Amino acid sequence: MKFGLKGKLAKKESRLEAIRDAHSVQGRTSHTYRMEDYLEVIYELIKEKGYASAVDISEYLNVSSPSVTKMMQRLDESGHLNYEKYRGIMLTDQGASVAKSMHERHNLLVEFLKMIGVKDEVANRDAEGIEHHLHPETLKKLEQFVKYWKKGKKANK
Amino acid sequence: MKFGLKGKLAKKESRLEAIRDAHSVQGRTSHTYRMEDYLEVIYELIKEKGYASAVDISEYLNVSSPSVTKMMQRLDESGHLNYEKYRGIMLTDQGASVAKSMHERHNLLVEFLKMIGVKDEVANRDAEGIEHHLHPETLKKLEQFVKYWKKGKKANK
DNA sequence: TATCAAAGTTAGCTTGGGCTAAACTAATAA
DNA sequence: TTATTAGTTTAGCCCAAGCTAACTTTGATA
Ligand SMILES: [Mn+2]
Ligand SMILES: [Mn+2]
Ligand SMILES: [Mn+2]
Ligand SMILES: [Mn+2]
Repeated sequence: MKFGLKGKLAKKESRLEAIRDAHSVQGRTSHTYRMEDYLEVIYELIKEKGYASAVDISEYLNVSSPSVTKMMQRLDESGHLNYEKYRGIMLTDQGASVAKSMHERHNLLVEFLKMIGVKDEVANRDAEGIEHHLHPETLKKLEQFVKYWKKGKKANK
Repeated sequence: MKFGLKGKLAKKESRLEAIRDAHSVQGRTSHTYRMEDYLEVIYELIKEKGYASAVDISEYLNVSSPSVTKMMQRLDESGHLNYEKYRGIMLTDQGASVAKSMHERHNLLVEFLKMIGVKDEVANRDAEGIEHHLHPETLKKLEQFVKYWKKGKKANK
C-alpha cells in the first residue's frame, strides 16, 4: 500500500550499529540507578511505617549505614529529598515521583514475569535490575500487553 | 485441591522483603556488567571483521581508547581474553561463552520487545540494559513464551 | 538530672570505570 | 632505510558507591 510505511523507512542497522546507538544515549536523567533503588526503598518504607530510618534503608538495600548517610546527602543535594542530620528525611515531589515510577515499573515487571511463569523470588530479583532500563515507549507497550493478556486470555482474537 | 500446591506454600513476602532478598544476592559471577558489554562488542566485531581493534571497540561502546586498553587488561587478568600489548586480543573459551550468552540474550530481548510493538531503536536500547539482569529461569521462560507466541500468531491468522 | 545504648555521622580508605595529555609502537610511504 | 602517523598505551586524574573504625547525637531509663 502506497502510504502504509508510516515513516518506517528505517534502513536496517547492523547489530553493531544498534549497539553503538544504544551505548551513545547519554545523560538521560539527573540521577543514577542506585539513587533509584534508594528512593524506591524509602518510598516503600514510608508507605509501610510512615517514615524511613537509616537502619531500615540499610537493611533492605543490604548496605552499611555510612553508605546510607552518604547517599542521603547526595539525594538531598540533587533535590530528591530533604535531609536533616540526625533528624530524618522527607521525599520532595521530585523524589517521590522517581520513587513512584520505580514502584510501578517493579509492579509491572513482576506481574509480567509471573505471567510467563517465572517464580516469585526470581521475578522480584530480575525486576529489581530491569526496572531501571525501560524506555517510556517500552513501558507503555508492556502495560498494554499485560492488560491485553489478562483479559484476552480466552477471548483471545 | 489437596495436593495441588506443589510446594507453592511460599508465604507471601511483603514488597520490602522481596526487595531485600533481591538486593542480597551477592557475587553472582566473576565479571561485571560492563565487562559483559565489552565482551559482547568484541564478539560482534570478530564475527563481522575477523578481529577487534581498540578503536572499533571504543567507537561502538562510546568510550575513549585508554578506557578500552584498561578494560582489556582487566579482561585478560580475569581470564576472559588473551591480551598482548600493541598486538591484539583473543577471546578465551570463558570470554567467548560470556559473549555468546550476551548475544543471545540481546537477540531474545529485541525479538520480544519488537513483538509487543516496541520500535527497533528503543528495543535495542532497552535490550542493551536488560540483557545483564536475566536469571536463567527467566531466560528459559521468555524463550518459551516468544516461541509460543510466534506459533500462536500464525495459527491465529 | 545523669547515664548509656542505639542510631547516625565523619574520616579515610578501596574499586570499577571513566577521562585527557603525553609517550610509545609498528606499519607504510618515500 | 628512514620518516610519518595511526593506533595503542601510560600517567595521572575524577567520580559514584562501597566499606570499617571511630566519633557524636538523641532519647529512654535509672
Ligand atoms: Mn524495584
Ligand atoms: Mn532496582
Ligand atoms: Mn547487547
Ligand atoms: Mn549491555
